[in-house]
Order: sequence, then C-alpha cells, then structure tokens
Amino acid sequence: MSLIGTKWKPLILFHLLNGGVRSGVLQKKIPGISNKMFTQTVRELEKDGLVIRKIFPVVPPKVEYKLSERGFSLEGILRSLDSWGLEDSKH
Amino acid sequence: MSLIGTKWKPLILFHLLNGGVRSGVLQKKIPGISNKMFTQTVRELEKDGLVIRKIFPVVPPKVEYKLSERGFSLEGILRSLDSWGLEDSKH
DNA sequence: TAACTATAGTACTTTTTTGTAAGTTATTGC
DNA sequence: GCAATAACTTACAAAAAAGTACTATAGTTA
Repeated sequence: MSLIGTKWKPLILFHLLNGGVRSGVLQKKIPGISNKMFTQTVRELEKDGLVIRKIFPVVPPKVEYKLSERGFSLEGILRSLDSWGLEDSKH
Repeated sequence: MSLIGTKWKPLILFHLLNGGVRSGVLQKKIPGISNKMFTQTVRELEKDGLVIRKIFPVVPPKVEYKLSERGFSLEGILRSLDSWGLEDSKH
C-alpha cells in the first residue's frame, strides 16, 4: 500500500493523469499541501518509478513531472478512487 | 482517501471480500497487526459504513464482520490494488 | 548590485499513528 | 470458586508523519 497509501500520493498522481506539469503548477493544484510534503512526495513517487522528473537547467529552476508508464498503469485505480469519491467524503 | 488510505483498511476489506468472518479469524489473516489496531480499524470501517458488525450475545463473545453493500462497491478497486501488487512491493 | 525568480533542502517542533502491556467481561468446565 | 475464553478497552510510550520557518541557488532585470 505504500505506493499510494498515503495522504498525498494518489492526489498527485491523479493530477498528473492529464499530462506533465511544472512543479509549481502541480503544487498549486493540491491545496493544503506544504512545500515540504509536496517535494517529498513527488520525490518518493519518482523513486517508486511512478513519475518522471525532468529538469531544465535554467534559472530560476524549471522542473516538470509526468507519469511514467508504470504510473499510467494506475490510471484505472486512480479514476476509480476518484469517482468513488474518496478524496472528499467523510472523516 | 481516509476511507482506504491507511495501512490496514484495504487489507481488511480485501479479506472480507470472500464473506463474513469471525473477528479472531479475520485478525489472524492479517499478520503483523496488533490487537489494538485491528479493533480500531474494523470499528472505523464500521463507522464508514463499509463493514457490518454482528454481535452474538454469548460468552465468550462472538463477533462477525462482513462487508456492507457499500463495502462491496469497492471490490473492483480492492482487487485492482491487489493485483497491482501494492500490498507487497517495495518500501 | 540588489531584488526577484522557482525549486528544493534542512533543522526543529508538533501532531498523529502505532505499539505494548495490562485490564474487563460473563459464562462454562473443572 | 477459579481458570479459561473472545473480543475488546485503556493508559502509557515509542515511532512516524507532517508542519513551520529559514536557507541556498544563479541568472535576469530594474
């Protein structure tokens, strides 16, 4: 479960289903996440092989995240979770 | 995510897919869970409306857990998670 | 040259989860 | 009457997760 069984991972993965996004943009899509947790989480997802991190050597930094193939294999689950309403409902 | 985004919930739900089980039996199917976490988790699942708790007024106590209809609606997700190998893999 | 930018790292604290060990219960078998 | 039973419950301690605030980077632009 560690792959998606955390507070933020599924949410981040879900937002990446539509394609790669710049770091800052992605983070803004996740209200309530702290800077630290965001970085930490995407980095873990990268280690898990679910997302790919692309760095552009420019200043100020530019980094894009996108799903890996493995990440996309979760699409069904992610969409199920979403439509099941897990992100919102109680608790 | 709180509904299944925890260490034990998905596992417990998964084991209930085959039908109702007695408390002690269910617990033994989940190696590594402490007594406290087991009780706590099934009780939360009950509050979430995903499992039904049936008490038999006997001594020593007898309690059975089974999935509610709502719980069964997670079947697809649970099986996907399982076949995706989330229970095991890294970390 | 000083401020600004986007991304991330780090130290430290607080909060949340989880584990451990010890009760509690009411009946039955000895 | 006393231990054994199944399913908890509780208090306390330990561990893990998350939050906060601050720092670094190095080109660009005012």
